[in-house]
Amino acid sequence: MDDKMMKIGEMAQFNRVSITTLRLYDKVGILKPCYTDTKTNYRYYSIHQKARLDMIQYMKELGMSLGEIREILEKGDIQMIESTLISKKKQVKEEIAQLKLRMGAITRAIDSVERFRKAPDCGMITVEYISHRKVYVMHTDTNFYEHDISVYEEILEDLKENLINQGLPQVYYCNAGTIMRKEDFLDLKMESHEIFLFVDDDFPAHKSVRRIDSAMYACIYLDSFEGEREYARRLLNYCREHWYVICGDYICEVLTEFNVFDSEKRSMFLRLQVPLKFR
Amino acid sequence: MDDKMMKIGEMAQFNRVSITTLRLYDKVGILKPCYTDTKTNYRYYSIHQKARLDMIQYMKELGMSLGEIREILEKGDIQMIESTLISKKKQVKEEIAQLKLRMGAITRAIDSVERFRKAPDCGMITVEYISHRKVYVMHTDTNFYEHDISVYEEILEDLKENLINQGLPQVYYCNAGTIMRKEDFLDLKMESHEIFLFVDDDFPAHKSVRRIDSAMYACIYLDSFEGEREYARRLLNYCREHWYVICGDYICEVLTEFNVFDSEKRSMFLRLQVPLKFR
DNA sequence: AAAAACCCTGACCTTACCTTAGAGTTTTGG
DNA sequence: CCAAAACTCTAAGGTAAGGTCAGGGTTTTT
Repeated sequence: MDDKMMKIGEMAQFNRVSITTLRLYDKVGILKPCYTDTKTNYRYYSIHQKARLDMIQYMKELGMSLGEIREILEKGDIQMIESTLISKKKQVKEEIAQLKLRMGAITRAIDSVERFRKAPDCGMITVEYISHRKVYVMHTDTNFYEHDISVYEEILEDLKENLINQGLPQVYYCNAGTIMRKEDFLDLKMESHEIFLFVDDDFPAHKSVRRIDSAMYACIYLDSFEGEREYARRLLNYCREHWYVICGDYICEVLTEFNVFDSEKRSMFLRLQVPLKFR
Repeated sequence: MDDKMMKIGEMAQFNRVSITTLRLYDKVGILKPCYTDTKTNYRYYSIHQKARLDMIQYMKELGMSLGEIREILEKGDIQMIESTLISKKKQVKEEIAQLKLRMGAITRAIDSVERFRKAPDCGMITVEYISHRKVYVMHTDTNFYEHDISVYEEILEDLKENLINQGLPQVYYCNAGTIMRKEDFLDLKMESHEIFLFVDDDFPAHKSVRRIDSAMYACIYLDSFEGEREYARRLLNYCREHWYVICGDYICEVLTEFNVFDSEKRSMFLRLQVPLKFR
């Protein structure tokens, strides 16, 4: 026999793994050196063992844990290898889908930060085109304007839980808002029972998912919920002064929320908006 | 002030995280409870802190580590958030690409296992169509047939290192083979200086990358390098008996290699092949 | 006032290794 | 042949983001 034995260092170099790794594989029993000196405990590997190490590395590439690898190697059952591979494939597919979702979320986060950086001054009024959006809406018995922010938080939390419980995709995009009916806005009654989360355009259809159509909106920007009533008043006045026709519900949209600071309050950036009709 | 304090359990439930997690966040300093009883060490959270926790969870969704999150929260710098996000995006993109590679590898592994299960008997001769393949070839001065398998292993290892050093994509698909020139095969000279690895169809162009054209091949199957010479002889005889015209180089292809068993040798499955021309 | 529910700290567990320390072994050079 | 260099061993402790458990204190409920 050509028993060309290698010491652990050679074996490691030969296979481009670390010595530590080989020792670990020995310990967990997936690659025992073909001979171990009982006196010195030195490990000696045969060149033939490279094959097994290759297989281990290959299986690791496939995303298996050492435990899974051990099981397969012990059983030496081809059936099992195949079924393991098939379930791995499914798993990887899911991971890819997850990462793609994350990717989208990051992209939106970047947009969001950019928007924050370029945010107009508080109180600024604009008339702008906003393209269509999809929202997941929840109705509540409480009127948000009768309570403080903590109630809003709680309900928003309910909403998210709601989504999760229904097995709907997690919404990473945490932008949200509330809706007030047009009639109430016209009277400045400040009454809202609807809260929503923006969802992706490809979000599955659902009774709570609604499309907000694109339109020209009259908007006013502000940076805290506190002054909402006052700003809503200004927005309404502005529309009246310009003889704009309000053609839909009022939306209070949370554009960005950054809680990077140690302050106790959220640093928010809001856009109050009503759709307009120009005949 | 509405200092509606929550104990850790409430806070955890409210935000759907575990108590342990909140304690961890306290320890690493990304979310300190707004009040801690100095006697009992009980942690009390304010509802306003939910905002910060939201942000933390959001950043985690984006794939940031707690360390990264802490940095951002400490600096509170929007610029930095943005650049972090941008680099995250790149990272996620790479991860997705990696996973896709892995996915392909798994698919091929499944095919490979299936092929192994359905492998014909050793010695079986077929004439079959094999569609085009892409290979990364390396030339060596040594003739594989003058040495034993360990030399082949070593050179294969060199080849892989070669690939990595050149910054080419890692080849997970570990199927490989050797090439013998047609003339040598016709004389059964058993001389091969070229070893190759199969690569993906979309592998970047490179001077060492060669396309093996599709063709009808005369093939013989076997399960060890040992008998290669003998099997090659049989293949040649077969072609002669049938008056087949050999129109290209001889390939010894390693179809599958399973080292699931504790034996010292590789359990291989090979296909020797020569392309034929039917006018 | 007792029981139930809750909270604390500290320690150890997970994966797939890496690092370091201190001691022993083999190889190399002179 | 002997010293130095290079190598190897074990054992312990670290990583990230928590989970789990034990033993003991605190709050809330009954």
